[in-house]
Amino acid sequence: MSKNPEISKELFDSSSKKRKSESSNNNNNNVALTMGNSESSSTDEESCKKPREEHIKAKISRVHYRTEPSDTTSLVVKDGYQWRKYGQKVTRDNPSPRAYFKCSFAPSCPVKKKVQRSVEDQSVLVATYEGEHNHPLPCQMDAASGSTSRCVTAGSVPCSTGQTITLDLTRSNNKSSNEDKALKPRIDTSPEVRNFLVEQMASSLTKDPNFTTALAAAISGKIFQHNPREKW
DNA sequence: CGGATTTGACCGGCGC
DNA sequence: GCGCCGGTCAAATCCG
Repeated sequence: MSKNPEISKELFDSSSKKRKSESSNNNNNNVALTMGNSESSSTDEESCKKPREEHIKAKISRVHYRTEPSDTTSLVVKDGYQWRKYGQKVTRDNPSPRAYFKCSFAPSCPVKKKVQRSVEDQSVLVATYEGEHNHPLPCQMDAASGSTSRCVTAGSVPCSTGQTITLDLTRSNNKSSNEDKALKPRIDTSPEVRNFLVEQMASSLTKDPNFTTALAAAISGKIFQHNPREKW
């Protein structure tokens, strides 16, 4: 722990770090870079393949998701994007396994996500996003293409650098005082996050329409008025 | 049957 | 130089 140099390594899934015998001859690095995102300004590592130093190249954001206490097995965080799990590992600093996800919606999307339960509170999932999505939210695209459904999971969590967002998925939110160490109770008020929160509520509402309807109304009202600024 | 998940092995950086 | 540890790969397995 405490070493975090890998972020800038290879944001373009696969093939950067081949296994053992896979070596063959395929174009080395830097060639593969071209296929990656052409935007995402900050994620160009072609010239900087340095071992470390530039820790923060890809945008990193941390999001705390509060989940059902009983739900202690799933490390899946529905944030609206399509993730594919590619690994799980138990680290020393936390007995809970850490799950590694890549964005599977767009092959060229460099975003990675790490999800691990909080040591303090097992009901809190800490998701660390590395990089930025270079594609729109699947839900939004879906809606744009004409079918306004299917977006049952959630909205989006913009990757803001070094920000920490706490989202309570069990009820609404605003229940703080439980995990107050580094979890800032701030809510991003950008449209995307608002959407996210609304979606989250909506999804939980499906289980308990009566209770949650009122709850959602109250919360959304709170969220929307909570917003002094729209971006950080 | 195809895609997603699981899981053990491997790789590479870092600290001692 | 060696060992530890986090991160990733890829074959096997599961599920829809």
